[in-house]
Amino acid sequence: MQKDTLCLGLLSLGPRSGYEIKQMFEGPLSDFYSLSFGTIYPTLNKLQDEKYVSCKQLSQSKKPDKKVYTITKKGMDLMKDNLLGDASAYIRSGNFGDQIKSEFFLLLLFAKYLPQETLDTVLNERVLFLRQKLEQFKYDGPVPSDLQALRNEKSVAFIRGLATALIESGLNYMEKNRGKLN
Amino acid sequence: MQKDTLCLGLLSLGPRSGYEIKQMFEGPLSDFYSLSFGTIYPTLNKLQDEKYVSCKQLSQSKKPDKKVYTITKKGMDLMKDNLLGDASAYIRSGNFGDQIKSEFFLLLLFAKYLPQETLDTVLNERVLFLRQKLEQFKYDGPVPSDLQALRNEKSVAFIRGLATALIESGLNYMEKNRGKLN
DNA sequence: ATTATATATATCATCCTGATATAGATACCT
DNA sequence: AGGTATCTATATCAGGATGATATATATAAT
Repeated sequence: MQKDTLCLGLLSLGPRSGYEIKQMFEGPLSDFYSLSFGTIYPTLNKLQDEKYVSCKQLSQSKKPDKKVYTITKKGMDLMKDNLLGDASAYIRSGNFGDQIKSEFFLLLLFAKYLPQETLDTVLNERVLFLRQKLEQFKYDGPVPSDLQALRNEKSVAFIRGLATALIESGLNYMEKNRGKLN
Repeated sequence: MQKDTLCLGLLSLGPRSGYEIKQMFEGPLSDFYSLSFGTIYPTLNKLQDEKYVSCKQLSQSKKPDKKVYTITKKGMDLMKDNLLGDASAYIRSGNFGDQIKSEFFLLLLFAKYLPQETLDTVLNERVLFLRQKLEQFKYDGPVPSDLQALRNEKSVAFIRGLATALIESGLNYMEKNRGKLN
């Protein structure tokens, strides 16, 4: 997905600074996508130049100033056009589409070159890690206000449910079949 | 995972040309990782310079010449060292680790901006696509000889089983819960 | 005869990431 | 009070990977 469309999409959920957009990528979006500061800030500047977003400088007590970007009508239109135009290209992407870089699976592929003891540790820690992820996806308590907007999206409920189902079946499989790696 | 380690790992399964390594990434590995020609060829040259692989020029009838690379003892040692040294770093990667770029999930996130009809089409095609993937992972018939080496790995059987389980639970979830996106 | 496709290697502009720089503000030690 | 660590916030840039393109041989199809 084009970085422009993505930033506009996140801004459609409410006005935000570049730093706050990054926080969304490091929080609930981290499992699906990420953009670096080196992409976010130049993108916001470009979007502002082309009037897809407007910008207000905001001075805060207790924190440095920030630039809060708000999506314009023109920006909403561009985002919707782009989503519609590229929708069919995204069907084959991600989770068993074409964009995964799973170093864990590569490690398993070469598992026979690891000492048995190391492999055991790796698999144990993977299980612990996935259990943590599962708790994160199931967590329903309070979140920082920046992230609440994401939480409120119907689509996010669907995605969290899907992620939960995937992790649970992955954990289940690993616990039952890890012996096959020896 | 370092491109060096990865290329050495694939060459540990048997001598191969750069083109054949790329074919592995476009075939059975495509769901977990990929490297481009622009990475593969320079990496092989560097590995050859440093004696981690040896190279034989092979002239073929019916096809252009190719350079077949064979991993050396020195190369096997480096690969094993790297795998062991970096193993713990790979635990948190991939499938709900930190390396997925799923444009499909982003599209779902912004589903409310799509016409209902487009969303329906997208979801239908996604289901078809995942069913195809499932058949690919389950397929047990003959494969090109290059790829047979991968097929024979115990770890690949484990990974294929895991992928199958994940896709099945994902399909199941999508078919039961797609109504939540409306 | 020409177009398309597969094999095979190589290079390069473009773009993104990860690191680093800068800076204001708070908090915690000693 | 001084030192250091951490968080917020923006910005830039070297380095590296991708995707495209170029080149070449051979087969198959039209």
